[in-house]
Amino acid sequence: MKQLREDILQAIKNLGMETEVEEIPIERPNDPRFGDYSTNIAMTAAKKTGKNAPMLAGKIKNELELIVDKTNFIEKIETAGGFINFYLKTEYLVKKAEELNYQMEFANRMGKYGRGKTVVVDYSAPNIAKPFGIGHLRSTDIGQAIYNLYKFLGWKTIGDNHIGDWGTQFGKLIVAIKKWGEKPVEKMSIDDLEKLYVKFHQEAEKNPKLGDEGREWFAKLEGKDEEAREIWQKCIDLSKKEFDRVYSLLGVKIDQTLGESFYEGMLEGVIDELGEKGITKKSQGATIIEFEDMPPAMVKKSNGTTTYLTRDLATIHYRLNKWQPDLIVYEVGADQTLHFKQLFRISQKLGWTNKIRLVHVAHGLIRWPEGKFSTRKGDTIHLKEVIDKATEEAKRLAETSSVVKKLPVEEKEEVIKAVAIGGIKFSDLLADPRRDIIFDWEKIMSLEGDSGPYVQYTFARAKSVLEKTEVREQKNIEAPSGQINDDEIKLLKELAKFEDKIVEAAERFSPNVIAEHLIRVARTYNEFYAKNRIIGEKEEAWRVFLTHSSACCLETGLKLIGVTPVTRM
RNA sequence: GUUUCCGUAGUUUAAUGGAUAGAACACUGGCCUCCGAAGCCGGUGAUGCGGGUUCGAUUCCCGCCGGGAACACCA
Repeated sequence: MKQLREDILQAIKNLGMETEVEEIPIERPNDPRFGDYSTNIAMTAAKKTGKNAPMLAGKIKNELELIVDKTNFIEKIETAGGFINFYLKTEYLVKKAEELNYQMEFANRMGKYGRGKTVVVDYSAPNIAKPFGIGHLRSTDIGQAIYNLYKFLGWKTIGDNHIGDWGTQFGKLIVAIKKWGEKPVEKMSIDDLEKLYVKFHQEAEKNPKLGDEGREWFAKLEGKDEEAREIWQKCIDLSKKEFDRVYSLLGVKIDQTLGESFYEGMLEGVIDELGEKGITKKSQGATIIEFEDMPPAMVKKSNGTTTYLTRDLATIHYRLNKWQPDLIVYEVGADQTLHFKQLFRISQKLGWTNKIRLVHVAHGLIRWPEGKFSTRKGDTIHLKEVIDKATEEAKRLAETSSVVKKLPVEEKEEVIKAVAIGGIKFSDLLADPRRDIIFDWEKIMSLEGDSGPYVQYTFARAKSVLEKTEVREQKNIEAPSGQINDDEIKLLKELAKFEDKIVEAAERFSPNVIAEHLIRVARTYNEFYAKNRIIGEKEEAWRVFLTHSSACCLETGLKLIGVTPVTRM
């Protein structure tokens, strides 16, 4: 795609038209009749100059005929109206498939895309003293996939788990523990803490004074009150243990866990700098920032305590000094869109981030048909329940598989776990992250159709073929001298798209691009498999090669989005 | 009230200005003496409404309708 773009640009230059075009749009037509690549450059240029589009397309095509590599790359170029369509040579497609067969080399080549650049990915960020809900699952698996994608493309990547371990909520929790706690904090479970938090909000509705008490206790916490610190620390220890358990279950590992409290000592500095630069003002005893086009934001409350905005500002400052990133990605729910708009704007005003990019990947909420989950009201769904139910479903399906039945117990368990967790993650990653997800037990447990298990199954199937063949050499493969059939061509073309898809997924912060593509590859392989015998045929070496490429593509793709490939299921 | 996101088959969704709107689930008809049927092949079925911009709109703009979310002392 990169090469083609350069060629087109060259052709445009040769025609002396470079002033008439800004960028070279290249797309992959859905209909194979329109080629493997297509550009509408002639139409956009024609529009600007008032020329005739089909004629212009013809001229550009003639220029391109002289430039493009017709021995290894392009089979033919055609024009259709104003479109210029490119058809790839089979040899080129075979070469692309062959690259996939050598995963290390493939990874090395892909690793050149982002060389020298650094990204911080802020994701997961569960709250202390609350169970890990499915809302955080979304941030965790999308964030992890974005992290993986950038790492794969050669960026220096820092994953930071910005856990919610500071703020007025702890003041409230401390009040609740002191008032209604029935045992010492260290003996409590996360569920006990959640119940207390819920009770606090129920009581606070009847008795508004409780809110003030909570805020006072947070002021004490920020003021290093010993009792407050002790209770707080115990809650943290308790929660971190729980998070470790969840992450290991999910197969997630986040580089850094610098919670909000980590920035405690840097908050005054931020507030001072804001004041010095004349960005803040006082209002009703609080320190706020006003905007022309947004509601005001608060960095210091009237009782002198800080807000999460203050801490997020300090976080940016810290990350800039520590890692000099080119990009900071926040994988956080869409309900915080305003907060991030304000945060990014303030950071600009401070002159911190004028040269780097800050992105809020705002995923839609997982919610009930009637509205969002609320921890305060206690109607969240815990990750544990979801995993347990999906595991039951995976177990049920495993019972129907003659392959899994024969496995030793331990491996069987592994497979069931991989399928259950893979199913949950995949269904989460398959849709555009922006969309809300209406929570539905049926759906989250569904392991059929466009799903992780479908891809896992196809991978296992391909692996099983590879185990049975004697063919080993996968290099310098040539397509059979006779005819390659349609199923094979279709599969080659899907495989050849993989590289572009990885780049696109990273650029758009949309792991669903990968998930989508894996479904297509799996489907195309299954179609090929159903109609073409592999082992024992005269095309065995060639078809084993295709099988091997497909398996490698699926394996790499699954790993990128954090789903475990299994060889038997 | 202000701001913002989202409306595509019965349901979950793809198409980031292109060519005949692509899948999956559900419903339905077929395919295992043959490399794994968690599979494959076929059928029914969709762009909320009204304007505009454009050679071309699911996509961009305006208005309406429907749903979600945010809007200073939670994060």
